[in-house]
Amino acid sequence: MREGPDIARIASLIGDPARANMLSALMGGTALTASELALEAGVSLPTASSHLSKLMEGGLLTLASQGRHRYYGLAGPQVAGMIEAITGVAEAVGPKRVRPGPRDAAMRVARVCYDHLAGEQAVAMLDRLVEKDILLRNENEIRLGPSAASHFAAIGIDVDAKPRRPVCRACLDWSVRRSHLAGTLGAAILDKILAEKWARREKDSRAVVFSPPGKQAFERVFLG
Amino acid sequence: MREGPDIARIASLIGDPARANMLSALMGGTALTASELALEAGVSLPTASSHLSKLMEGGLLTLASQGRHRYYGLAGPQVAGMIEAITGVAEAVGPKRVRPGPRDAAMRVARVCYDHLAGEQAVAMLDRLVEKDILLRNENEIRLGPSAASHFAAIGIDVDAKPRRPVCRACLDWSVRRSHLAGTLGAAILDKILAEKWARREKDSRAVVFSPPGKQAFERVFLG
DNA sequence: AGAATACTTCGATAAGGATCAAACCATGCG
DNA sequence: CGCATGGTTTGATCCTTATCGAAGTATTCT
Repeated sequence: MREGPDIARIASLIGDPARANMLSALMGGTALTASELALEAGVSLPTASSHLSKLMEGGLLTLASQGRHRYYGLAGPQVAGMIEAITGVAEAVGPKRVRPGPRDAAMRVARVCYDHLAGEQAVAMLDRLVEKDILLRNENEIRLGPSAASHFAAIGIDVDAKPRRPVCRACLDWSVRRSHLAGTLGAAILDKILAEKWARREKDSRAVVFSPPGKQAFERVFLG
Repeated sequence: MREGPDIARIASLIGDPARANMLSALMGGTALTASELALEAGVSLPTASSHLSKLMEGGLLTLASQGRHRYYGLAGPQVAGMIEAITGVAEAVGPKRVRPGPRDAAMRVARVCYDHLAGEQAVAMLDRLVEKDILLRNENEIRLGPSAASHFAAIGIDVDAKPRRPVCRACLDWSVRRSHLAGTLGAAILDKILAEKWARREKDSRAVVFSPPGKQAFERVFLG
């Protein structure tokens, strides 16, 4: 019997439907209040509060108190990655989904994954960046290529800015079965996309919808 | 309320300690039988069987029937990756160890890990065998050295006997953070220790307690 | 200050599920 | 065949935990 890290404790935290819904909601990357999460999970406020304190105690969430609001967020990229991994398995083994509706289709094309872009667009982008040697990839390790700094500087992204988190990281996509770009660079690119208004976030969803000219601009800059 | 893939269902499968232990055991990559997994998880055979059928239904395991043996294994790399991800988070957020009690102390020194010896004694033994080139180690792969056959024959262990399971396997020890010897050779050595009455198994525990002369004999043969 | 909002704690209830003993299938061996 | 071994099923018990109403705390608004 191997009694290493207590994975049952972590898994059982996610194993409750209400808590799983909360965590999924937080995968959008923005912190949410207890009431918002109660609504997401479909439970009463006291119940939600109880769940949230358990998730906090389990180290899966961070809390930022602002006045009478308490904003809960995922504890970090590692937690987000774990939830993505579970989502992938659930997707793979789960019963055939109800016919994927239009909302689902949009999610597959592009969505927010914690703080960066995921979906077919994001996978295509990483492929192209590697193809052009702007990024160098070896398995799940991604490094900046020699031309990376100048390339991203040209579009207003400074890749040397934040040393705290890894700049590049591969994140497994559950819709396509391949990786997309996470890390501070991935986050910066998502910021850029939203700041330039190439795309907007769908209300109450992780889906990201590109406008026609926005899509052209995105493809010119990142897929060209 | 979100309705994506049912991550709560998957997570709750892993959220039970018995099932989590089984899955961790299967992370070694080799398929195991129901009885072996019952031992790993520390539950009775009926309980284990019930858990296994749940894991099967959840799509996390594959089953290969060979005669009256039923070998359970992880369903695939995606499942393994998910468990790795959860393990990583558990490791990161829960470094707080339980205070080791007296029963725990005996467990740390020597205990049964399914069919072979684990604990500090076992780790020391593997170290010494590798140091003397009786076993050759490369990461987690362990092979017999040139002198292995004669060395073990001298103490009444035939290393060529059973081809079904690997002869040597590295098994990660949770008390020490290093590997000990599993596989048929590990099992044969444990048999030897118990047959020679160098040690006895503690009642209702996996702890193995050496008698003073037994410990001397063990050290002479395996650590000398 | 008083009222309203955001959230947590308490207490009681109810439901789910983990557990094992005993009985039940299935396969291999002599 | 008879017997041992490996696994599953059944049934009953017990413990955990999710849930919400009601009451309590904290912060902002007027």
